[in-house]
Amino acid sequence: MTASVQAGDREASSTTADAASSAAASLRIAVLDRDSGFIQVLSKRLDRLGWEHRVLASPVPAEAVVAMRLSALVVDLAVLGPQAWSWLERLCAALPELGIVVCTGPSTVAQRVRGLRLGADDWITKPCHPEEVIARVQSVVRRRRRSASRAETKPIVAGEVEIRSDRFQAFVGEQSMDLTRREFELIELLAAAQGRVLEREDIYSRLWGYTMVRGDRSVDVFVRKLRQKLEKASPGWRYIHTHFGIGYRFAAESLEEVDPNDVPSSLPADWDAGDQGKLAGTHEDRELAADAL
Amino acid sequence: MTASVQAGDREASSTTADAASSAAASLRIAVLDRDSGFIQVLSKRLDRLGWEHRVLASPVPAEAVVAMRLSALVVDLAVLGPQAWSWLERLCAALPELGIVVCTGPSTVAQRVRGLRLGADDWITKPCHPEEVIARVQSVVRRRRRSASRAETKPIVAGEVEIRSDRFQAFVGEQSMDLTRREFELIELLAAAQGRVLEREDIYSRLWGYTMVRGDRSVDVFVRKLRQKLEKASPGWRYIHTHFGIGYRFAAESLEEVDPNDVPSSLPADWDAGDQGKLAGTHEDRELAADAL
DNA sequence: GCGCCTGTGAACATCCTGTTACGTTCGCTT
DNA sequence: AAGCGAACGTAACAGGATGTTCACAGGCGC
Repeated sequence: MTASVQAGDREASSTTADAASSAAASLRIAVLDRDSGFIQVLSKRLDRLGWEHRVLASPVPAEAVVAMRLSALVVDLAVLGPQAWSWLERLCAALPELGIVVCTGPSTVAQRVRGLRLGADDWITKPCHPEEVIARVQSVVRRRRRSASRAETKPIVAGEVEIRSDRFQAFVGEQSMDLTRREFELIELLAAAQGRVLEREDIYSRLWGYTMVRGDRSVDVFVRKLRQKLEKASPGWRYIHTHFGIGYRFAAESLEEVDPNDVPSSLPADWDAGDQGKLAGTHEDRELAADAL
Repeated sequence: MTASVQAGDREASSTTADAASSAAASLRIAVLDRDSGFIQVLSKRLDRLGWEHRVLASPVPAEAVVAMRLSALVVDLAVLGPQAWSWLERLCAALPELGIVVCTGPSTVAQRVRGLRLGADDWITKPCHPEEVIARVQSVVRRRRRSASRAETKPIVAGEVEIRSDRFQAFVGEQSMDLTRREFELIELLAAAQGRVLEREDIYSRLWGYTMVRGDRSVDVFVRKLRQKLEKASPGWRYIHTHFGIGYRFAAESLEEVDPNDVPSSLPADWDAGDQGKLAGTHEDRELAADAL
């Protein structure tokens, strides 16, 4: 029963990828190879999956591939001969969107590194099981889509801070705040809920996936780390507001106080303060893809 | 009763406040699972509770679920197969109101995080005790209702005060009143019951969750704190009215009628002179219960 | 005028959050 | 395989904020 879920876990593969199954039509892939047996088996499998696919038996100009509007390409570098590298390079440069899975014979580590550096997304060594190819392609496409959607997402801006989901980072100007993964997830979560107060338990379960046990201070600690970095990167602003007994609220608030002059001693000191906040306008965006390794 | 009601009933809608109390009664939930044993036990239990429920054994299009008007859904992701994530995502997007409890076999942290981030409200790992499922569902529904009414409910406005549930705060203009959690809960409760008198015991049991022991003054103390902050934030208005021997009533009431200058002639019709004298004459205005209940 | 009931202010006991320190895990380098 | 350093999570402590309880004073209804 858990099988399915399990599968999804490895690379979180199942996720959005399956959007493919529903939107199967939109998944187009090509196989550039000459190994007839391999091609045949693979084709059959692709058919069953309902993926549009096309087999190329000879080197095609990188430019020609562009026109195919593919989601992914499976390629045996051997087919390309000595020009393989430059071909690959041009292709990757021309189609940063394209998922490329190299599936070729024995290779050295150096070769694989080179291929992946040039922009290939995955490297499978023949002989291999077609099913694995399918899985890798699926995973690659999924990863592509996800990062694509991440890239599309507009950054959230509040005060001097800009949260860019595509970089997993927050910036003040062009200066990265050097947030760690968790820190980023936290600020992203808080900021996405702009203005609303998020309760501790909520935050915890969203970030950690467990229901928080009473007494756990993880959230607090990370809030502190965040505040620390925010303070360093953008002094003069306060972003994370504590709501005692409830949780936290994210809202950029400038500290340019009206009049920080003396307070008459006759007045109780505890009467000002307050956490009314002005928010820099943003639009909300639901975050997904939390999977990790 | 005099003038009191006026300012208040404009926003009279309130309603949602009692949601919590009456709640438990009629719940509609669905269980998407195949584990017959689990389903059977759970169903029986649900029956006993008098919850409307429905069992789904096979994946149902997210869209179909929408039509069921459920309060909550218990789902084993395994049933959904590889499309579990996209399914979940679509469902959550389509029904932000729906409480979703994932109850599935062993999972990794990454999976849980992912599910919760996509919008699931809770995640239970099988095997588990049906009773726990019930409890979680209940808690989820409760939380849902609360936060739902928070997010969407328009802030309650009375006099100069604006009560924003999504911030757990009351404001006068943009100035936060800095209410503590309890203070906020109290003002929210009172305001939501616009115009009606709430008995002490009632207030107490709603805020504290258990019945008040005779002699407990907690409510009084909080009323006082509230009044204090209200007075500070919005002098010239009175909001909380004491009903001797019964409880309190919330209604914005301006104290300005004495001063004919800056009072527009367009005063609410139900202002009568009778109240004036009284207000002007006494420091504290006592109102008679009369209606109560 | 006489018992209750409520308003007040303050003392007290708790709970909650901010901070710091430290042990562990994980990834990467040597 | 061992060493190292960043990132995380847990534990502990201190200072505040908040909730409760008391005692007393002033009204309210009878």
